[in-house]
Amino acid sequence: MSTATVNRVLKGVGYVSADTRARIEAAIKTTRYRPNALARELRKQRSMTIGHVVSAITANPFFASVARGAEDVALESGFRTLLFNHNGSAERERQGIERFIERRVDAVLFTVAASRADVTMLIEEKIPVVQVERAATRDAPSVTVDNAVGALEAMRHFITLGHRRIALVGGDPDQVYYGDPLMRAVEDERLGAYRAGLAAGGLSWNPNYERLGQYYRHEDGAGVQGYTHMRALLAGAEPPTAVFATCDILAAGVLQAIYEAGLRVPDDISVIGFDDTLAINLAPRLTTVAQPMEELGREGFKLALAQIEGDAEPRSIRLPSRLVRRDSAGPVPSATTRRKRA
Amino acid sequence: MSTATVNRVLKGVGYVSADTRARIEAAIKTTRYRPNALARELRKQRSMTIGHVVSAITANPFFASVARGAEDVALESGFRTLLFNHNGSAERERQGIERFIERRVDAVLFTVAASRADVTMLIEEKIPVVQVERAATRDAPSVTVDNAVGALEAMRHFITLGHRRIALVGGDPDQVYYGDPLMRAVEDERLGAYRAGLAAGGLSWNPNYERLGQYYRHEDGAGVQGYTHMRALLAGAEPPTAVFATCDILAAGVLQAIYEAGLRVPDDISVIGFDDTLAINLAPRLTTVAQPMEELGREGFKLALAQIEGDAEPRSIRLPSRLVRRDSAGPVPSATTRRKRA
DNA sequence: ATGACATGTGTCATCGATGACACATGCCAT
DNA sequence: ATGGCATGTGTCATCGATGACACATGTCAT
Repeated sequence: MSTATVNRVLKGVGYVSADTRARIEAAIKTTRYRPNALARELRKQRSMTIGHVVSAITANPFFASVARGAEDVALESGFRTLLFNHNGSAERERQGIERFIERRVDAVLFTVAASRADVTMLIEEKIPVVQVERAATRDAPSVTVDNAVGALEAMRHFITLGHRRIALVGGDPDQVYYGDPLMRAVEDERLGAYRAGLAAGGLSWNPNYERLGQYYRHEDGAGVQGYTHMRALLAGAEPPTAVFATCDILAAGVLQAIYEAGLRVPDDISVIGFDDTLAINLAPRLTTVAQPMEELGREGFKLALAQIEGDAEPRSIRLPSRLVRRDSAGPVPSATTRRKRA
Repeated sequence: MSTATVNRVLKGVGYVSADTRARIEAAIKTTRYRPNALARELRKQRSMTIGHVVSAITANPFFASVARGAEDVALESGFRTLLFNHNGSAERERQGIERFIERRVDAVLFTVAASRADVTMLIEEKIPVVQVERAATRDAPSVTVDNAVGALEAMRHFITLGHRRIALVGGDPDQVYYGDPLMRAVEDERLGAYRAGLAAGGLSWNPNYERLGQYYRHEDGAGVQGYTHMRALLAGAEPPTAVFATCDILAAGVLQAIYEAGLRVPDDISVIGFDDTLAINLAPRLTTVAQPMEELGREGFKLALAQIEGDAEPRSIRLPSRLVRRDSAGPVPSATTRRKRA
C-alpha cells in the first residue's frame, strides 16, 4: 500500500493485483480521500487552469455568455476557468494577471483587455494568450465576429421594408478604446456596414442620422446614451423611420425614447439592435444582429488549448453574425398611416 | 542567497542586510521571478481560494452581480474566487464541488445550490459553506433578503396610487425547487407580501389575479411566462390595473403583453417588478423592488472568511429589499380616462 | 573577559502527487 | 536449470515555498 500503488489504482496504469486494488479502493471510500490538485499541479508543472479576463461581467450579459461558453469546453477538457473582472481598470487588470501567473495558469483568455501592455506582457512570458471579441495585438490569435455580415443584413432588411430614413445610434470608434486602430475594429465594422448598407440601397448618407458616442456610461444607467440620441433624433426636422443601434443596450434606450414620445415600434419607427443580449426581454421583442457569444468563448478556449498542446501555430478565427428577426422592424409607415396617427 | 533569504526579502520578515536585499531585489527583477502560488498553497495548506457555485450566470444578471460582489471583497482580502455554473444540474454541481475540494478551496459560496446534498456534503467535510439568496440547510450560515419589506412597499405604493385590482405574476412556491420548505422561502415571502398587502389595503384576494408558475423556462425565452400570464389576465373579465411581477424577467414579459395589447404603462396599467436586474433597460423604466445583489455577494464572502478564520459561530444575515420608483407605476386610470382611450 | 542579545544567513524537512527505478515473485521456453 | 518476461509492489527524488533551526558574526553591559 505504498503511495505509488495507490497512485496506480487512481490513475489506472501499471500492474495492480485485483486484491490490492479492492483494498485500496475501499480505503479511498472510507477515508473520503481526495487527491490534492495543488500537489499534482506543482509536480506536473501544469495547472489545468486557464485565466479568463473579462471587462466587467455585470456591464453586459455578453461577457457572461462568453465566459460560460469557455467554461463549458474547458470543463470537458479537464480544465477549469479562473474568471477575473478588470472593470475597465488597467491597473486592476495588471494585478489580476500577476495572480494568474503566480497561479501558473496554462493560458489566458481576454474578452477585451483593458490594456495592450497586459497582453504583450503575457506573450513575453511565453504564456499562451487568446483574444476574444477584440484583438489588441496581432501577436496572439483571436476569435472575433464579422460584424459586417449581420449589420449589412440588418440594413438590407430595413431597405427591403421600404425605409429610406435610416439612422444609426452607435459606439464612436474614436472614443472606444481611445480609437486604437485594432481595438476599434468592432465599431468600425458596424459603422462601416451602416454606411455601406446605405450606399447599397441607393440612399445618401445624412450626418444628422449618425449618432455616435460611448456605448454606455455606467454612472447614469445602462441605455441612457441610446435614449439621449433617440430623443435628439425625434426632435430633429425629419425623424428617421428606422434606427440601427449597434448594441442592444443602446437599443433599449432607443426604445425608451420612442415609447416616451408616444410612438409605436415598429408601426411608427423600426429598430434593430446588435448582440442579442437583451432583445427577447424588450417590448416589442427586438429584431437584432446576434453574435455567437457562447461560441466565441468555446472557440477561444479551443485556441488556447491548441497553443498549450503546442499545435501548429493557431490561426485566428472569425465567426459570422446574423440577423434575428423578431418584432421591432416592420414596413415603413406610409404617409397616410402617419397622418392618421398624428 | 539561499532560498530562505530570498523568502525573507519577499515576505519582508526577519533580518536581511540592505546589501543582500538590494542584490536579491535586482535578481528578482531581471529574472522576472514570480512566486509559485501552487507551492505556497501546498505548503501552507491554505489555498486562499473560495469556490462560488452559481446556478447559471447567463440565466439572470442577478448571479453576475452577486459573483462580482463576492469577487470584490475576496480580492481585497487576498483571496480569489473560483466560479462554477451548475446550470440546474445536481450532477454537474457535484462534479464542480469535487473539483473545488481537490483544489482545496478554503470555503464554498452557494448562490443557490442545485441539491441540498451537495451543501451537507461539504459541511461534513468540514469545509466552510455560506448560502446566498436561498438556504438549503440551517446547518450553514446564509445571506438572504427580506423580500417582504420591499414587496409590501410595492403593494402600498399601488394602493396609495388608488389601485384596487392588483394582480400577481410570480414564481410558484410549489414548483420552485420542488416546494422544498427552506428553498421556497423567497417565493413564499413575495407571495405572502402580495396577499398581506392586499389585506392591509382592505382589498379582497381574487384567485384570478394570482398567476403562479415557473420563473422562466429557458427553452422558450426569458420572459415568456410573464407574457403568457399577462395575456391571460388581459383576456379576463376584469383586467387588473396593476401587476406585481416577482422578478424583472417576468415583468419584462408582462410589459410585452401589455405593449402588444396596445395599452400603455403606467397610463392604463401599472407594473412593478422585483430584483432590479433588467429594470432600467425596459420601456418604460421599471419601478421595481431592488435586491442588494452585490452586497449579498460581499456579505456572503465575509461570512465565509469569518468561518475560515475560526471566528465565533457566524450568524446568518438578512438584508432588506426596497422599492425603487421609476416610471412604470402611476395612478389608477379613472373611469373617464379609460373610456377616452377605448 | 564573557555572557546576553541583536543581526544576518544557510540547511533541511515538509506539504502530496508523480514517475523513474529497483526489486521482488512466478511462469514458460529452451 | 536458467534466462526472459509478465506481473506486482516499494523506494525515492522531484516540483517550489516555507519556517524551524542552527550557526555565524558583532556589540554592549557587567
